[in-house]
Amino acid sequence: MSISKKYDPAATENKWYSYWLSKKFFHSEPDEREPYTIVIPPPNVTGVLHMGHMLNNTIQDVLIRKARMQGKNACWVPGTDHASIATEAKVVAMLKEKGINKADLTREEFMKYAWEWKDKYGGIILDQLKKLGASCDWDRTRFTMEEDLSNSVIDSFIHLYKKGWIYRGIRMVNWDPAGKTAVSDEEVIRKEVNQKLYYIKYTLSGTEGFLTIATTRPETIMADAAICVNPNDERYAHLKGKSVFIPLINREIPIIQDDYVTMDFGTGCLKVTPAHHLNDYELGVRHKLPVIDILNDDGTLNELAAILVGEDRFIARKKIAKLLDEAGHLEKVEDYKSQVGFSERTDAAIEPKLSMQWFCKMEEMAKPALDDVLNGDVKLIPEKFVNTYRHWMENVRDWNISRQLWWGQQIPAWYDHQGNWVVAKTKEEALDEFLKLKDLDNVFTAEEVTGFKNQLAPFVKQDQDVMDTWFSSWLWPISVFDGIKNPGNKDINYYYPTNDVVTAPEIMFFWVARMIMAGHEFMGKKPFTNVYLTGIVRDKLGRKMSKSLGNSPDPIGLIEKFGADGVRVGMLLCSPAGNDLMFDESYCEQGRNFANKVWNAFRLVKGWEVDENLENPNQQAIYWFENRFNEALAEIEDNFKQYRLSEALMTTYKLVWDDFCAWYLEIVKPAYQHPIDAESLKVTIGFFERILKSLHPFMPFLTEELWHDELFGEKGEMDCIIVATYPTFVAAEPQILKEVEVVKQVVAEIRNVRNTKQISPKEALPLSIKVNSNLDYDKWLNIVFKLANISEVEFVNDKIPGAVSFMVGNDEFFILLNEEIDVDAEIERLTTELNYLLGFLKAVDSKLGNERFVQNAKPEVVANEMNKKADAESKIKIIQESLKAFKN
RNA sequence: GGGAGAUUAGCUCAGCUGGUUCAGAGCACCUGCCUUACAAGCAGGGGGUCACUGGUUCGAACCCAGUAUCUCCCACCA
Repeated sequence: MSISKKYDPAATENKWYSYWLSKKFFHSEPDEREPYTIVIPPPNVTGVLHMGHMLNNTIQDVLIRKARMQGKNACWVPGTDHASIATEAKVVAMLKEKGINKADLTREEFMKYAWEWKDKYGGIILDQLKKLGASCDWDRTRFTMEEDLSNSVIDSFIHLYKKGWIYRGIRMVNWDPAGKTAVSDEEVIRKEVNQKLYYIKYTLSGTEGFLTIATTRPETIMADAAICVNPNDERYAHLKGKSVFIPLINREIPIIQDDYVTMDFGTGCLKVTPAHHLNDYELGVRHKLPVIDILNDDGTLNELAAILVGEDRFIARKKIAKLLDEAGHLEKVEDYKSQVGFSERTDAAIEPKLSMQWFCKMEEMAKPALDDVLNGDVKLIPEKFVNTYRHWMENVRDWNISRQLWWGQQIPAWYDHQGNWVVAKTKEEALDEFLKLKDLDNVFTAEEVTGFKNQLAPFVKQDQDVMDTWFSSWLWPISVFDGIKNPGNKDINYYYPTNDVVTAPEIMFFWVARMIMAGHEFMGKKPFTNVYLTGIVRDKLGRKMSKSLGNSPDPIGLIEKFGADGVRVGMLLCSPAGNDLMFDESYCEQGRNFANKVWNAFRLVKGWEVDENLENPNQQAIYWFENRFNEALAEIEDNFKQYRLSEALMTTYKLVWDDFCAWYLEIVKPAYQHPIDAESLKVTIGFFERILKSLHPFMPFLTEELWHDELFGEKGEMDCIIVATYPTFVAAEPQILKEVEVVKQVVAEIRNVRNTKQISPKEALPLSIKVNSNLDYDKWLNIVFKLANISEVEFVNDKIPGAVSFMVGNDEFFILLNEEIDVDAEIERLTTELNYLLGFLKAVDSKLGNERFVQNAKPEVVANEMNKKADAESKIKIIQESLKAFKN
């Protein structure tokens, strides 16, 4: 039978994924084991898998698989987020293509289309995750807008409203004129934009004079309510109490004073436009100015603008500038760079706009959420994010939770025709609330009350707005276990608080901080213990991956090219926690090569024939590798504890490639067409099995495939590596590890001699050893014979003249070649070495001669220096002798 | 404007309490090998003034101060 020289991922991945599914290995139910829970950051239903998801979910899957193998009841809950504005935008666009206008649809009709869209596309990303090997409990897949979760959202709204933490008010919000909705501060992306600063002359009333103001937004002059100057500005002191006329429309507005105005910016005069600028609004409130809103919801000018009605704000800007210029009111225009906010979802320039919105008070809820992180109950990894977190939590502002959209949970507030409103879950309950307002119960009979209700019913309408998407995602770790709807149920009691959440730092405030708040508010405890914040996936040049740059590789394409295991390894290799990672395909290539390496190690062992009569010549090597494995496992465990997955993988990688393949297998490997002894084979298979297990969290498919080979014994139906026991370890013996380091070095030196002298590896060489240390080389000779192709070994007491020599530690090694050696070159090499050692000794001596060093340094440090001194001295002696020998 | 972090080999990064596990890893590179597990490989090798300048210390990649460059977060000087 011949096995392919290359590992073929395509042939194994689907097979094992289906098998795992069919055996329900991903599924978790509460039991007596310790739970290990992760809730997935629910991807948007609009999304397709991108590199960020690949990273994120690889990490989660590694953590989950390891926990599962370590005997924990691992539960990874998947799901998706309805992503109200993003999805609604997609659906609107889709309808538009069909020639359907959202405005022509009823809410119900639109929702029907939206659900259809969700059903069609909403699951794509989860299916893609399966290709990566994600071992989510798919039976537990949730969706933030499914009935139970929506009910939880409504309930939490009512809960907070009753507590007085949700209120309604007219506020300046970030208005997205494209989405025609308010968006939260966090959804506004600020970008620096090249703008123009227009200097506009306003005519002073009663004189011929002008007052010049600088603005980037001339289209809003029709909404001006005042001109403001700094009270300390002497240039304008005489204008107190005067007024000016707005150009083009000739409306008279007062000149006011407020030290908000910066004297040295522009002309020191500020046009105050309360309806279209947050600071101006506040200024307006202080000075009791009227609010004149000249914009429609879609960003066009309305009747209050008086001119250019119906024109888009940006076109109006240019036209107004032109009109001003023609009227002689435009003094000059300067180039100007400033920050402009854009909607994260629609990329439209955000318009500050006054509107009636719902808000959630944050101050009280922020307190326990901040404490959790500060006292370490919730750990942010890496820690550097704690500062950022604290800063935000200490300055948290109320959360605008209403959105003027349809796709989402509708706000449970109800209005009657007389301007009354109540908060209630259903219309029925709302009617009751309305009647309570009227205080009728004591006077009227039940029937009469019902009569009133029926009369009122047609007039009662629910609030048209929906809630911010994050107002449902913040409940995610609770709501996926129905903890709001059904508090104290078996699942929530068992799985909550969850263990880890793995997400990008950009949504730390949107999501992580708010989940912690919700955890305390609705469950009375934190939602998770560790927050692993991954970096942003960038390209090789450090640019953020984006569709428009076209620099993002197609994840599924990568998987097809390098295999899921290769890609997983590739993602982890370049991703230290919290640092952005410069992704490059070559990392996946490295991952694929690694998979192939393991595959071929398997092919080697698989091909060995056993001879029961042979003795085991490999006891030393076996003992060494056992200890090396223990050492590596301890390191890996420590790396995992610190969430250094990248390093855990690299430790495993080196264990497998260097220690196992390059050294251990080469030592144990029988000569060509020779059999191996039974014991070595058995032990090697045992090592291999443990290696597969420690590799499994990183490379699930390859390891499962190999695990089922008969080499590793008969396996029952449920006997899979995914549920096998993760390798345990004991403390490693340092002595054996040190000895083997010496042996390895000897082998490397001999190989180096071959390389420099251009001697074929096939030509066996004689080795002489002058042992000056107390190392017992006898134990290791067969390894040296084998790996360095040595014909004979002789222990000598004197140097061998004319031989090539090298030193390992204090021991001297000689290889007598057929050719003459270059004496001058040898002398030069030895002299260089000697000079280095002399210099080194001098440094050590001067340290030890320094009284203050001897007094202040720790005793072990001093002792160490003494050792260095002795070591250097003996080496120097040996080299001097060698030199003497050459010169004779 | 405020805050946080970074700067170590060509690239991506480790480097914990200042001192022989202190200058490291992986990749890339160079040289030689198609040695029957693997050329997606094997063997060997060369790369660094630890951003710069001072300071503290017996001793600094590490602590302190300043400088430079970069990244991120927060903040609507129109």
